[in-house]
Amino acid sequence: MSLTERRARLLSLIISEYVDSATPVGSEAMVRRFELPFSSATIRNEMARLEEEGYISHPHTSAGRVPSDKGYRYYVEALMEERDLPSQTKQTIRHQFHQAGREEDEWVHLAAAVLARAVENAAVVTMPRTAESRLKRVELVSIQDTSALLVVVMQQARVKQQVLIFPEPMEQDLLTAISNHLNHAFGGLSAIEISRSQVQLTQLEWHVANAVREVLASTDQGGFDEAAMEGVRTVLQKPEFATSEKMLNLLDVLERRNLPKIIPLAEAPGEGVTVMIGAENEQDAMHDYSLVISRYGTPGGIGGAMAVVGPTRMHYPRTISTVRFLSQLMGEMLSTFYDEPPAAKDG
Amino acid sequence: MSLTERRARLLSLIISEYVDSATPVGSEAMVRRFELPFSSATIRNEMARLEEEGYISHPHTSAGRVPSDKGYRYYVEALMEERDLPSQTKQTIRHQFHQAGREEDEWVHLAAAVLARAVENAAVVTMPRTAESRLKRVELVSIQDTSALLVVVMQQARVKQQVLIFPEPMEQDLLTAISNHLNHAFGGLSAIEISRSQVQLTQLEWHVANAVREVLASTDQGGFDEAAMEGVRTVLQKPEFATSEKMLNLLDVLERRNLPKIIPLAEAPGEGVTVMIGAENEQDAMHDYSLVISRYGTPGGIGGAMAVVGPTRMHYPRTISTVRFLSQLMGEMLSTFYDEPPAAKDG
DNA sequence: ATTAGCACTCTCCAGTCCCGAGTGCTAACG
DNA sequence: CGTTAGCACTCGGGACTGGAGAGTGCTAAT
Repeated sequence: MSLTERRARLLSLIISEYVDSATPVGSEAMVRRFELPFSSATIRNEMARLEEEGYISHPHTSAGRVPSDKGYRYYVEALMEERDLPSQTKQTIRHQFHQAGREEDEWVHLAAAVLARAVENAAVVTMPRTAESRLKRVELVSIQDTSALLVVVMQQARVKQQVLIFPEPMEQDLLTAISNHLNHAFGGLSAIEISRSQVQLTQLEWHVANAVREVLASTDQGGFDEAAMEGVRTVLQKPEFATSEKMLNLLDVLERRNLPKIIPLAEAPGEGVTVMIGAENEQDAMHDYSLVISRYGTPGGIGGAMAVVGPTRMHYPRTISTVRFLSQLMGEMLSTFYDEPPAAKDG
Repeated sequence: MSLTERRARLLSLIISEYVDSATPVGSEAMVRRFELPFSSATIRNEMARLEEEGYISHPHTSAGRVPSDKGYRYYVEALMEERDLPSQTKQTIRHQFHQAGREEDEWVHLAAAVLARAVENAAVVTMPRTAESRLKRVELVSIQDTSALLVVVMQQARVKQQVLIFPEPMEQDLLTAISNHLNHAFGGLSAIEISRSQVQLTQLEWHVANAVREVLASTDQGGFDEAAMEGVRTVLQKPEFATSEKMLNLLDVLERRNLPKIIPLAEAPGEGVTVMIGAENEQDAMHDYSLVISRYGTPGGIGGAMAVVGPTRMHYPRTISTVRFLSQLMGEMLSTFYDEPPAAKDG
């Protein structure tokens, strides 16, 4: 299934040409553009072979060639050279990060924005978290008579809050007592462990504990609601979205509630960057798009996922390098805050 | 500047027709559709007058008439009858709200979704807040050696958190002591008041206090970052966005960072619903769109803004009623949690 | 194996034509 | 006088046409 040297080289050229022209590339244009030591006829023969084997295709007789999913795949596996980002670029990105505030969702937004900008496609970055949320601390703050604010702090520094209504008026002292008791009883436990716990609770305490448990559980299964997305407008300006129909299609795909479906191996433990090209993704809706995904975070610990979404006609080497670098960088930053000192992988 | 009875009636019909057909309406079609007791020629005469006075216009000779901004304005002021929402609809909406969770941003998202769905346009709802954020309570939770999570609870039950780095390792006990002191010193104060305070602080306490102050300040000036937006896809499917250029235009306008500009009287104290039609909005970008805005919340206290954004060709009575009802409902819900019992305005 | 040559195909664009919907005017009518 | 019928006129949009340009696939010669 491997290609001859020359055909491989040709495929590579076709792809680079197509990636930045966005129009089918023909044999004649090819030799002119790259000053190939062959005539257009030879190229045509080679192209015919490449097409037979499924690496490129014809939109219709007599238009140039367009890379197929299989063509891109071969290119990504075997042909392209993934060179490091220019250190200039890296510096710029690092700089932006260090200027950012320290709120978690601020990072995540920033990461998405930086990524989207760098690769000129849409980028999604999820909030970091561990596999299972554990309670670190719970606080109750009185609001008025029968209502109080419940603040749940989880282990990886996630915080959630909600208003809680009680059947009777509650003094702050009582609220504090309840939270103290719960902190003592449930500190460090997960949602499941709390529900299995045998601790004796008053009616009121049970009311609060239940809310806490729900918060933990919803954090575990939620996830993509809290992802940041950027660059949608950028990607919509690409020529593949010239018709409003195509635009709506992409917008559909990027709807928040669809993300978990299209980004399947989101937080899979695997290291490194995964690329899914067109129909390789099982979701029909994604057949015209490619995904470049990576987990980020500390090994086995806290982390999230980042992904680039764009048309299959995408600058893969650049995209992959950028995702790799950025996920590493995010990992380092998380380490700084939550874990052992950074592993100093990259200079 | 007032219209004759007949012309007013005619304008009203033109608008309803245009609002649901989206195509310029002609004299002949008019008499057929509404079985008017006049001939098309008479209608043409009347239309000519309406056009002279600026209420409708011609895309080009020999297409039907289209309402102008002025036409819509007159319609909204004088012609349309704003009837109450069917109680069926109200019930449905109430129901959805009571099923929703109790997290604040969940409400806001829900409100935006319900609104967008009901009016078939894009809807924006901001998070509720008071004019000036005041500190209710601050908590510090140790994460590791030199880092801790700072949780700031503000008066109107807003919560923000961020990771704080200390120059030296910090035990939880020390953190608790610091937060206790700060709670005592700054509870109930605003950002400005904290910065003016003369309380003696240790170096470490000052570090934390400063972060708290920044959180309060950024909450006060932020705002639209935390708005929920829904229905963008719905509105993009309308015929006015048939070309991708128009779509990009709207997406531009709805970019998060643009919202404060286009929704100018966001949290103005005025009661009731405000309508801005096309060029009435000073922002050039909004000249093709209309806005229906309302404040929601408790009188003078906590509250936010909600807005519907769509093409000027919009079903104004329905939109206005829905915004009015929903802002009332949100107000009631806020009251339930933060204030005196609900004012029971609406059955 | 490579290439020149050539007939063929298909898209894209510009031009043309015509139809339909709608207008504005004029003259007639009750 | 307000209303109406009649009619010439005007556009926009869809259908059709005819190159021009880019590209292909095949064949025969090198």
